[in-house]
Amino acid sequence: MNEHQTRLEEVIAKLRANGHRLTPQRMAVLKVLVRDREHLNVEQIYEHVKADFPMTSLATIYKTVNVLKEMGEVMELGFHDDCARFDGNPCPHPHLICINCKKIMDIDIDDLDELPREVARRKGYQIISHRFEFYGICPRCQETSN
Amino acid sequence: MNEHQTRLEEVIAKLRANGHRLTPQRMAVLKVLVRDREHLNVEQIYEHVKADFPMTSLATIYKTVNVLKEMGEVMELGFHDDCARFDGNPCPHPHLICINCKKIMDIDIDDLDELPREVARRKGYQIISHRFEFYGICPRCQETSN
DNA sequence: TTACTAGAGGAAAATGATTATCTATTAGTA
DNA sequence: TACTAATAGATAATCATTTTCCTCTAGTAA
Repeated sequence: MNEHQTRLEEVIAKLRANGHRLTPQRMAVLKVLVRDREHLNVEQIYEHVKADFPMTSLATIYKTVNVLKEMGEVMELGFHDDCARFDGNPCPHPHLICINCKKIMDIDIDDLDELPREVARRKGYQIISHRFEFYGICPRCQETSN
Repeated sequence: MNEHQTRLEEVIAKLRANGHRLTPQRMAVLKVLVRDREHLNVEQIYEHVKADFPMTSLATIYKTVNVLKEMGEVMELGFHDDCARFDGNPCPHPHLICINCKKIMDIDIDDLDELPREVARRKGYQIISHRFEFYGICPRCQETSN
């Protein structure tokens, strides 16, 4: 799971450059979000961090995640029926979400990149970001419900 | 602003068919959401309803909106940095959102309807719904910031 | 290595949106 | 016109998230 080791180091460097510190708790958050690229909520990140640092407070996770968000190194995905999930890849990209087990995965769809530009042109908006999500039932959950 | 008068009447009929009642407060909520198709949050709906019925409680708006949501006649759009907005058109459709003035408008994009089916085929998911949103700055807000 | 200091952590209180509760009221029906 | 279950209104409760306040420590410089 060392896929995004390089970006992990970049984020750490940027953290320091912005006058922030690299604490063990922060390192643990970065590992699970930026390096392992899991799409977790704060409670789930908290569980991961507590495995290594049992004294950790939930507030610390919230603070860390907000620092990363403000630096633009992490993206927040808010939902109506659930708490927010965080993505270590801050560039907008489509997601596929199982409404049963709540798993979130990235998907590649080629034609989509052109869309924001077209909307900007047609509507006169200055497009900053976008959000493409598909909600459904993943293969595993389809099986277990039968 | 009588664009969606027919659907307003359909929703009222369905409300009654489901054993619900049509109260003046509910009628006011339906008018602003289903007939006028504004994309409002609960507080904004509350203000509209209070104009006609000053005694209305915020809790009533929440309850009404939840009844409509459970009946599938209204769609909820949750955001990370703001409270939920409601859309009187429950069929998934793309939105264009100004991050400055928070205005939400519907947009037409032809090619998008095929996408959920393609994702379903490629990933083995049973796609139930989707969400396409573009975030940017509307022409009016671009002017005022200069 | 040590000392310094601003940033960070921990615990708990505060906040704010949303939901639940509990009567009094009323829409729809007989 | 009366009946009754659904609804309104007021308020308390809930839950995710933020803030506060004080102690601790990462990073730096002597």
